[in-house]
Amino acid sequence: MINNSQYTEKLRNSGLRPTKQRIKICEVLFNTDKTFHFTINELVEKISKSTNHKISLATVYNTVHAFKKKGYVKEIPINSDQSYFDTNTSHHHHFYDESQKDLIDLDEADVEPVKINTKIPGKKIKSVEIIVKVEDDNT
Amino acid sequence: MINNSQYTEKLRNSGLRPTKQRIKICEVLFNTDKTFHFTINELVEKISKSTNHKISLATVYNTVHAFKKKGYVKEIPINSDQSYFDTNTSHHHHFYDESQKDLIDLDEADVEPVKINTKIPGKKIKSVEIIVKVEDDNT
DNA sequence: TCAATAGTTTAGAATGGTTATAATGTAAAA
DNA sequence: TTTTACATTATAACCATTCTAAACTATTGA
Ligand SMILES: [Mn+2]
Ligand SMILES: [Mn+2]
Ligand SMILES: [Zn+2]
Ligand SMILES: [Zn+2]
Repeated sequence: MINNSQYTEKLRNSGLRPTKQRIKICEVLFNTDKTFHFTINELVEKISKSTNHKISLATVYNTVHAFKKKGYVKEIPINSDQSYFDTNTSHHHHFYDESQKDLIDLDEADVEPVKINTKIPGKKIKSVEIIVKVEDDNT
Repeated sequence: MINNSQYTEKLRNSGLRPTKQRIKICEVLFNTDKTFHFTINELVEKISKSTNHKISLATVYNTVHAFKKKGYVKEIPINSDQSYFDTNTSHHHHFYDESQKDLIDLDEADVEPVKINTKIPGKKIKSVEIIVKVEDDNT
């Protein structure tokens, strides 16, 4: 829970101009206690519910990608028909329920750390992501 | 290395009609010693190089998805602009080089087994996939 | 044999998630 | 101010993927 002037500051500090559109998107993404997962379409839906001033779809894409680059949101690597993002930027992994198309955080304590015992010459590791796909248990 | 009549049999045994298109796709995917990773577009490219009879893009999609369902290919969960598939269907994880857009198999021996110490009520685990993103090491 | 029928497969056309780019806005320089 | 360079927005286009109608194939039974 934060007020608009703090988003203005946050944006300016990251080298992003604090435009009306970006502040609104900040509000929808960050003005909440809980973090959450979202698709671009779900975000557009949330925005249009909370304001009358329309923000174009492309601007939402631009902004989310800018925020991703700054580390304010993360993209979750599942192959769905659309991309999933996460306002929880701490290091954590995910369950993905393909029938519900639902992402669920996996507590860091509930996954043993992954150990990679090899490397590729000239490359360094940027991230390690685990996706645990689940399905209905009909036993 | 296998001949066409064996693909015919393989297809029939899986309940898929051994059409011209599917046999050709089998040849391109499986008539090789090494397994490999591919996108649909790369597969279409390979097909058109090895035959004059054109197979429509939609048919390639249909066939790859049918083969995926039968377990003859796997889909790799990276978020790229297009889906990646793998003719190596054994359990293994991947490096992904985002700059080269290149997938590299991670030997099973080089990753400690992942242990998930929690579960979702009514759901069972279908798969566990690790993607290790790498970038150029400029040190 | 060979229609008639039902189910399967193909592929052209449409969809829709995403991005390229032209128009617009903003701020620093002159 | 005016000029200039750069940043941002949002329309229009792209293209990966899927829908669906047409073509094909196997089965049935006369
Ligand atoms: Mn898919
Ligand atoms: Mn993306
Ligand atoms: Zn999460
Ligand atoms: Zn592989």
